Parts: sequence; structure tokens; C-alpha cells
Amino acid sequence: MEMNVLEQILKKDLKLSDEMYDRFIELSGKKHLKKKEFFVQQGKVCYYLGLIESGVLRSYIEKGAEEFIKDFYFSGSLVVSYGSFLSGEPSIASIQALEETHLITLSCSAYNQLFKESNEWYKFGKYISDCLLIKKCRRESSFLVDDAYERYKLLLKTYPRIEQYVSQYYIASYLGIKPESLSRMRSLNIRKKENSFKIEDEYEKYKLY
Amino acid sequence: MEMNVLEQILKKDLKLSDEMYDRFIELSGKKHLKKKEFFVQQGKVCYYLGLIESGVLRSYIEKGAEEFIKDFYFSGSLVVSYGSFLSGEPSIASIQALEETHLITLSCSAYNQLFKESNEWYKFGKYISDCLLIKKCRRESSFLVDDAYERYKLLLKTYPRIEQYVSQYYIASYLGIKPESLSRMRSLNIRKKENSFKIEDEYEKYKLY
DNA sequence: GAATTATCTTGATGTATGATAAGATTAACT
DNA sequence: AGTTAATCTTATCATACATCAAGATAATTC
Repeated sequence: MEMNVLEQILKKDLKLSDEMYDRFIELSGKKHLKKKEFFVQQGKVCYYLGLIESGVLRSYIEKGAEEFIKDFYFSGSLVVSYGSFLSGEPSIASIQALEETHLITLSCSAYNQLFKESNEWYKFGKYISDCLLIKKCRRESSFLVDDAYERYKLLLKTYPRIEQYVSQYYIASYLGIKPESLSRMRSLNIRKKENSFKIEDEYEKYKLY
Repeated sequence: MEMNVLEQILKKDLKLSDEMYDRFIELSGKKHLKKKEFFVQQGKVCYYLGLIESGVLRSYIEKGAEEFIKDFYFSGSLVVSYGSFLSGEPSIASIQALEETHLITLSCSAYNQLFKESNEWYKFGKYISDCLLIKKCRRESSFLVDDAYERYKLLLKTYPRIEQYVSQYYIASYLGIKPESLSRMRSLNIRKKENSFKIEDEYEKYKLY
């Protein structure tokens, strides 16, 4: 059975009915972003939840003259500035397409409309939040226990082809270091001791939406 | 109207009925932890969600000989090793009482039972996940854009009296540095430039459950 | 309350990453 | 294709934090 990303989530993962899926389709929209276009800009409200059909995005915080990359988003992932989407407050981050990107979108008013129509939609709300949370928990552990090089290896393991889409400048920023340091690390890495033993990952089975 | 933490969440924040609140009470339990007792241990499954009535806890990851503190939990907070609680897999972290602690607990079987009884309980599930997520997002930003001293100031701002309950050793670990470095930072801090300009915080209004 | 243990401070030195700058490689533009 | 612009590498030096070690202070235990 051929399923798109959305069917996969709503029907297979959440076991929502065909009727609910259809209702979602009615309320949802599509968005197309060209390279460097914004899904949301820092300081503005994030009115949409996005599900990536194709493309790549990054979220980042601008502070002074610097950009700090919070996350990358690939095909099949959820993308949203969640705090802003929920609260209607300005987003603390920008989300920008790094490649031509196609999204299924759900506005926050449509999102809230769903909750009014059936409490079963909270299942979807919880799912969104759970997916985002799992992603953040991984990142927290990584910042806490790993050094920059281990974070780099984890990133490559999570997104094996990321370096095809994302410049080293952005990857360094995501890791919390400067691009020159990443370059240095990579050139020295082959000799590096590989004695880091892996933390059991209770999140392993969660998708990285 | 006098409300306990649980009533506050279920009735006021989530607007669940008195009947649902009563049902929650039926299914929930209480737990008492003495200082240094564990809420959950790394490698074991986290079978309970906790809501702190009084006390202080920490969660941490043990890696090799080192401990890395993920979080602190105070009165009114939710406490759980969420990935393990959801999945039934071993927890990647331990959660330990730092003071005598009293909790309201909900087992994962009770939690799932609630979902079976009414989809409205997913509102609660989403709430839990949202609270945890907001906390993680703050921490992510802090690791990404702030240096250790700024993270320290943020921690003190978030939990003004934390130093009364938590040793510097633990605070340093939470910040991702060594206690000696924290000590040094504190002794030098008064001279420090206070030019860090604040990121607009879209999460400001969320509680830190 | 003395002894023991935990916690905190301070100093000397090492290491990883930052800052700056120059050159090399690759991609984008006209 | 040739020019411009973006990206990556490498080198030197600066800084933040780590490591190791010794003492000082405070908390716990007997």
C-alpha cells in the first residue's frame, strides 16, 4: 500500500479514521519555498505547522551579528517554531529553506479547529509534541555528555547525507563551534581514539519528525 | 479557592471536569522519597510519572566515571524519564531525590488506561509533553547561544534559591562545566561585562513543569 | 565537640576551541 | 570561459575551560 508522509502519520501511526484524514486534508494547505525563503522569521509569529514533502530547512537564532543553528529539517519531518505556534507570540528563531522545499501546512487556527471538532485530535497534538521533544532530548544529551567531535559523528549518523545539502558553516553552528574548528577536527579525526562508548538510547525507535 | 498542584493543572489549565479529576485521583498514587533515593535508575524502566508536592530532584546520565546532570525538579514540577515512560525501554538517565520528596504518581498503565477511557485525556498527554518540551527548548537555546556564565545566570534567574538546595558540584555539571570552573567564574563574575542582550522568550508564559 | 567527610576556593599548567588572517578550492554568475 | 563570490583549509596566537593538586571552609557523623 502506497502511503504519503501524512497518511503514514495519521492513519498508520495514530490510527485515525479515513474520515479524520480527509478532514485534515480539507483544513490543510500546501506551501512551496524557494531556496533561502523563510518558513517563519524571528520576531514574527509562526502561524503554520509544516510537514516536509521534499526539501531541506534550518532553524536558527540570530543574536547580535551571529547565527546559531538550532536544527535541520528533512523530507518527512515536522517543521514549526512550536512555542510561537502554540502561544501566538513572536518566534525566537527563523526557519529557512536551504533547498527548494514543498510542505503540507496546517494553520494554527485549523489546528485549534481540529481540537474543537474532536478530542481525538489531541492524539495528534500529543504526537507532534512528542516527536519534537524526543528530538530535543537527544540534542540535550549530546550537548551535555559529548564533545564537539562526538556531536559531529552523531549528526552524521542521524543524517548520513547532510553534508551534501548543508554547508560546513551551518553544521559547525549546529554543533556549537566555529567552521574553522570543524575543519580542524575533521582533519585530525582519523587518528582520534574511538573509545567513546554509546549511551543506550531509549528514543531509538522514535522517528525524528 | 484553595487548589493543589494537580487541581491547578487538570481543572484550571486543562479545564477537565471534576469527574475526570476524581478519576485521576483514583488511578494515581503517592510516593515518598528520602534524600538520595531514586525515582528511577538508569537502565531500568521508568514506570511512573511524578508531580512534585514537595522536595527537589535531579536527573543525570552516568557515562564512564562521570555524572552529567540533565535537569533539576522542584515543587510543582513534573518529573519523569519520558522516553522510557512512553516506550517501556530502559531509561538513559537516573532521577534522584536531593531532599526529602513527596510526589503524586501515575503509573504508565494508569496513564494508558486514561487514554482508553476518553480521548479527552490526550489533552493531558499533550500538556505533559508540551511542558517538558518547552523546558528542553530553553535549555537548547542556552547551550547554543550562551557561554557557561550566561547559562549560570539563567539558571539562577529560573530557580533563584537553587543554591540553597543544590551543591555547586551539581550546578556545574548541569551547566556543562567543572565545579572548579564555576567557582572561578563566580569569583570573577562581578567584573564581567553585562552586555548579553536577551533573546525574546516565547516560552516566558509557560510554567516549568 | 572532635573527627571525618563533603564542599568550595585558589593556583599552575594543559587542551580544545575561538579569532584573525591568508590561501586554496569549489560553486555561481554574466 | 572567465570573473566573482562562497566555502573550505591551514597557520598563528588568544581565551575559556579542564586537569591536577593543595588548602580552606562547612557539613556530618560518632
